[in-house]
Amino acid sequence: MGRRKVTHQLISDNSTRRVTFRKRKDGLLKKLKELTILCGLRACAIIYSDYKEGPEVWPSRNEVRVLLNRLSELPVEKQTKYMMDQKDLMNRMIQDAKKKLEKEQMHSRAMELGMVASFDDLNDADYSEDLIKAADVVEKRIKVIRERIEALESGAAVVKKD
Amino acid sequence: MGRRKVTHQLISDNSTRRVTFRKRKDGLLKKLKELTILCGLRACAIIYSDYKEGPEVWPSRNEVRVLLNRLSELPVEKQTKYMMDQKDLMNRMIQDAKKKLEKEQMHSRAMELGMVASFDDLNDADYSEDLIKAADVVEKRIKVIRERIEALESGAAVVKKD
DNA sequence: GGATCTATCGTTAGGAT
DNA sequence: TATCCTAACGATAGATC
Repeated sequence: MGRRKVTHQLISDNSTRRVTFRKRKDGLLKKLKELTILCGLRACAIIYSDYKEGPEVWPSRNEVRVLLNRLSELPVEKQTKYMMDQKDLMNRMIQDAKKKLEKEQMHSRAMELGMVASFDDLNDADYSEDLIKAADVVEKRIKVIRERIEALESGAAVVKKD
Repeated sequence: MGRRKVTHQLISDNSTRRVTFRKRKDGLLKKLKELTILCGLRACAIIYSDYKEGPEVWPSRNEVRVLLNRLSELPVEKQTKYMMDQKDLMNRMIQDAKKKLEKEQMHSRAMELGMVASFDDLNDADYSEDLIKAADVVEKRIKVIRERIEALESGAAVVKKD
């Protein structure tokens, strides 16, 4: 590092920070690549900067996807457990949804939460904690679906009665 | 690095590889941390090794979650587009679900697909492609929910008729 | 297997262009 | 702003405990 001994705080100068970003990012990804080669393993990195619209993903978006899917290959025991929990939850959520059914402006809200849920689910080998949060989100999502089905059924019923 | 000039191929010796893994992994994560501090950005890494059951996540599982959620903060245009697409899809899916409703062994199957969907959704700024795949998965998921609601409603109807 | 210690090599800050 | 250069500085292979 040339002259100074930098580290441990944000680089204030904009252009310097930009240059350092590129240099270090490149060095970092190079090292990550070496790690995967030397040790025969898979890894990925996601870096958000203000210099690009989206995040920089290494080695590729697809590899990130594969690695995250790999979680489902891991502890078969936990996977099964998760499946069961999810099943049980679904039963409970549907019943709760029937009880608490509210017709509000839940559509867009729940839609938003639905997206969050999709992202939240991933990459969690420790399901117990997040399952609870996810349950809440999914529950809201179910409500929306429930409403729409009811609406459609009401319409269908009217037609049928005719 | 010490004596030799290593890199560019898998380390054959097991214990050496293990040691190198720890050393380099630590160095790598240290550098990633420095990058985030120096450049004031957020990043994460996921490393799969045979030395641990699950992947090693930096800086934390929660941060990974947050970073992935950040995708929804990115191009507002795309986000809106995505929301609309999702809304339209939901309408279409519900109607399709009503038409094609099949009472088979879809429960566990769709449950499984539901998980896959959660993992697939994430980290894709380019929604167009994955939205199609997601649509199919969600559609199947909806079917399951639809079935359960019907089942519950049938039960309720019987009680009511009584 | 993990922790320490160094000699060495790789990375990179700052400057020049 | 992108490259190239080069002097430090940091990371680390191998040895030792």
